[in-house]
Amino acid sequence: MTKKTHKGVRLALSGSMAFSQLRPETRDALNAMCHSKSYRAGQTVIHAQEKCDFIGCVQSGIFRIQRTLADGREHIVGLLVEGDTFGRAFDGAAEFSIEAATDAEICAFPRAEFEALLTRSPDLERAVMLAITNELDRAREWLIILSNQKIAGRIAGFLLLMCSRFRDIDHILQPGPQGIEVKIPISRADLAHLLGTRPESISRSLHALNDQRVIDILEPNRILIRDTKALARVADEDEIEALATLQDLLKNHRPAH
Amino acid sequence: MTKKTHKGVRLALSGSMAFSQLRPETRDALNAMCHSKSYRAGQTVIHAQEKCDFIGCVQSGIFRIQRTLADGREHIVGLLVEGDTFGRAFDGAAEFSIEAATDAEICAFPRAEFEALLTRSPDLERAVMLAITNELDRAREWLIILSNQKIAGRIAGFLLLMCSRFRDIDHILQPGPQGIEVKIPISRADLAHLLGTRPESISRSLHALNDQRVIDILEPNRILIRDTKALARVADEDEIEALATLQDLLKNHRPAH
DNA sequence: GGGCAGCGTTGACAGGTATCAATGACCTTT
DNA sequence: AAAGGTCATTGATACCTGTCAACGCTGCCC
Repeated sequence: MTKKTHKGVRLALSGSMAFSQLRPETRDALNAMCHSKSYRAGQTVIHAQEKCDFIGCVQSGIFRIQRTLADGREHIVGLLVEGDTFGRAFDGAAEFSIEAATDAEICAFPRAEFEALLTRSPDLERAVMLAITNELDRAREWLIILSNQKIAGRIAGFLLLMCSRFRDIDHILQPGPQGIEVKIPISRADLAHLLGTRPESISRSLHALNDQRVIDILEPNRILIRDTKALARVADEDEIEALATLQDLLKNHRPAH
Repeated sequence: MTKKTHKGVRLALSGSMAFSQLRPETRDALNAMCHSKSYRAGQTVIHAQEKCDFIGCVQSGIFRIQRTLADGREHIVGLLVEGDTFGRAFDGAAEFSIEAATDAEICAFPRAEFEALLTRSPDLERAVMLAITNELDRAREWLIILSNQKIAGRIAGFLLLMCSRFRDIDHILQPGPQGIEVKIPISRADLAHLLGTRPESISRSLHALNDQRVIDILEPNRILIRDTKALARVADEDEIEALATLQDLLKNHRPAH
């Protein structure tokens, strides 16, 4: 299942926001302790309520953060993409499971070693603290999006959040002449779980936005965002900053001539 | 508005989960740097998008973590009670506002001093890291609760979360012979914002639970939880209820011979 | 005391969504 | 090529919730 490669794998820290500003010594120490692990779509990385002996950093692919409810259904509370970190420093028991949504890779830092390095490296301490704080704010962003009563509004919020968060990940986001193409990395059912609704409603609202020419459904999971302003209006929230990022992207990739 | 008292106020760290395990030296250092601040209900502690020069720890009262949307409405993404900490270490700009929901007190640690202490005190580092990680998990709990399609389910989840989280805070939770009495510290409108709905729906669902003898509305803000299991059933899913109706139907239409 | 504002509650109604059921597209398997 | 499965979609219907409106209650101020 899990393929462990030898130690000392070269760490792709360049794409990792959290660890991009570390001193060379700290980075070397991290590289020295890390294991690389591969997962196939559907495999579980961490089980909820079980102790986990490592801190992870996503290298490639998409992971779902989720909880299995009493009735067996699963609720997704977040996604992890490359550069994101997960795991609880100084505390073993995870509250949520982490599953690979696609084939994916992580690098894992053994808990004890990581915590020791954390304690003696102020730069790593700062980086991890910032990463968790940002993750917290992202979780609260989700709360705002989920609080939207209409499904179309949640979808709009989701698409805008994808754009603002994954703007540097080219296999998810691709600016084009007619708009930004978003590749949704999860199924309709997962998206429904993420947005607190059902696949049927996702489909309906998505096609409603399609008919309004706000978006264009190229394929089920390839969405072209045609009218960002309209989308922001549907989301009805102060995602104005996200809108700004979008227009930035468009400007850079559609030089006037 | 904000009443600053002299430095060196004795810190009520005993009630604070986050700081309860600190070494005496670290605790003294915190005590030495802290200011006490008082707020009246409705006052703003931190404005979203503004730099905040301190890290805070709630001493008494309730605070709302919220964001003001473009259309003027405010959405609450969490509550803070005594012992909870807030503020972004190593990072100035807050993403959400913090407002006093009741008259309340905090103690504030100047950012620079706090960060310096954080860097040289592994025990404080550990405590803060744990606090943020827990806060993150709590935010994700909220996501689970909010993803419930029916309002009654969200209210049930909210009440259960209150019970598990405020177990030791006796002016909010009071166990009695007939059940647990919960004092809801916020208005119906705030509760509606918190659960992503409207005050009218809150009222209706609450009274529906009242009529089902699951809870007892002593006063608008004083709820007696009579049947915890039933409440958990409502929170966990309506699918169980649906399943029950289904089995009822089956029983009626296919009587055991 | 009377008037007033804020809050919680209740009613009526329209609209949105969950649910059940069925279809078609795509992929894998045989 | 045929068969089976998964997934996305669409349709019909019942239910829930948002919305607008009105009412009673409390506390406050004049």
